[in-house]
Amino acid sequence: MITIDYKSRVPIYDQITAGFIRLKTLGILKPHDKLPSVRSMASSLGINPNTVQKAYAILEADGVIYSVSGKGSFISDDDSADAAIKEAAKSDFKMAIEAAKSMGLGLEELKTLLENTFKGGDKND
Amino acid sequence: MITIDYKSRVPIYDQITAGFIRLKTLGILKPHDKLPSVRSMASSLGINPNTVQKAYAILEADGVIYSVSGKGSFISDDDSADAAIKEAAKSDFKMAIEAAKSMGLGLEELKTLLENTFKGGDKND
Amino acid sequence: MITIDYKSRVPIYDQITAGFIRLKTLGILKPHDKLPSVRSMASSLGINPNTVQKAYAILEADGVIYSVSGKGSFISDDDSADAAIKEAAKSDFKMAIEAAKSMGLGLEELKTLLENTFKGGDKND
Amino acid sequence: MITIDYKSRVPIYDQITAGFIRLKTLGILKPHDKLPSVRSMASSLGINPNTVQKAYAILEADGVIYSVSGKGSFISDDDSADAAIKEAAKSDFKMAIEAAKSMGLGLEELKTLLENTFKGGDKND
DNA sequence: GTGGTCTAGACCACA
DNA sequence: GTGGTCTAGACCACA
Repeated sequence: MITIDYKSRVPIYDQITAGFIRLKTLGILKPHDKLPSVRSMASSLGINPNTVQKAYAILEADGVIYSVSGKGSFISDDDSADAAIKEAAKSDFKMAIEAAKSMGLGLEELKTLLENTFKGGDKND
Repeated sequence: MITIDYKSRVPIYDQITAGFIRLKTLGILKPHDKLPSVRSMASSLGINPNTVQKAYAILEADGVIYSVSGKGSFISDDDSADAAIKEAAKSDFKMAIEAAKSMGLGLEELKTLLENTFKGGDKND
Repeated sequence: MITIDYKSRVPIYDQITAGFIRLKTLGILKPHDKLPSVRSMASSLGINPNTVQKAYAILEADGVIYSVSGKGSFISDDDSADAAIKEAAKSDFKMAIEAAKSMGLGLEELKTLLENTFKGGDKND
Repeated sequence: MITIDYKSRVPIYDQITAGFIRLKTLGILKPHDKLPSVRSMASSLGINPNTVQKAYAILEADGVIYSVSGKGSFISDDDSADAAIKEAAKSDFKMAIEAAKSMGLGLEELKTLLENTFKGGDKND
């Protein structure tokens, strides 16, 4: 469901939050779907429960999930959270454009890159 | 010439290296132009000289500048460095596309964003 | 009669006790009225019977209800319990005032809020 | 500066965040004022640095402070964060009014309580 | 079993 | 020195 790159400089808890946000925005996880428990998630990923706990706490603070003590964590149906996330993604994309532009890349070049990358599944590490 | 966002999570030395790379790729700084000394750069930015030193060391390792003992640091005329930098910028842009896609943004939406952002806003946040 | 917010951080048994106390202080439930059985309450709310049991035990310890073995639970006519509950409500209200004050809200602003909220909205979030 | 009630059911990190928010909204701490370091705060309160770290992380996520790695944490000048906090305080106050009302307390009684509590410094534990 | 809080302590990047 | 991340593990309330 979610894969972690343990060598990455991106914190594990960020990779987890990004993973669930992605699964939710893509519609793979729907409102009120249950997430794995903190403990099972931790053991299946081979990491410390505290790290998963931190990721879940962030997701809850951001309104992406809600937690019911003693029951588990669930995908929230808060649309405003989704909207905020999409806005953040747009903002990141814009900053990437500005950065590329300031490095001397041209509009046509970026357009081609955009289409090829979006259609093909070029993976970057 | 180079502005630093002290509150940003991006390390200051990264902001400095990115700044010089940008000035070079845009042609504002040309080969053999002299960079400010470590000390003057540090005092004008109000930061630790060690931080500027680290940025210059990275730029030199990447072939963007070269140092002459007792004289200072200068913009290099190494084209391969420029090419490598553009490739890195492309790679960053691709990753931003993948991220935006996985957050549910569509190709047309991204195209519009690309054109508007490239033409319009010179604002950096 | 009593509604539960399953997403709330307030424990379910607290929501149940608060609900019955409210119904009693408002006079909707009168002394010697019968409460639903633990099992029917649990099944109609879709929660664990242990949770209802805990709520009833707290209400009984506080003198709000009394239990008759084999017969069920009933609203008590103990006035001292009511008085204690009102005192607790007052204390909570005072703490809310202190908190609001320490966050920089002024007396006039709070007065207006008090009047509007008391008269107007019956909405619970 | 900030006092902790170790016996309280309110998490220590919440007491810390509330303390700094209070000091900021009251104007005692001003934008760009430096907070104690995580370590010094922890040792002076006699608690684990992780707990302070958690409080600071929450304050930063809420825009109340900003952290500069290697330098320290500082009061933010983000007005929107302040506005959000005041709104939250208002919302809490409203809920307290609704609760008091549903427990049978009258408007005049609450008004008197409000004035007395606001003026006097009646402390409740 | 499930999430939430906290301690103890290690290691890292950054300034 | 300063904040940030992570592990290991304990204890608690709740269901």
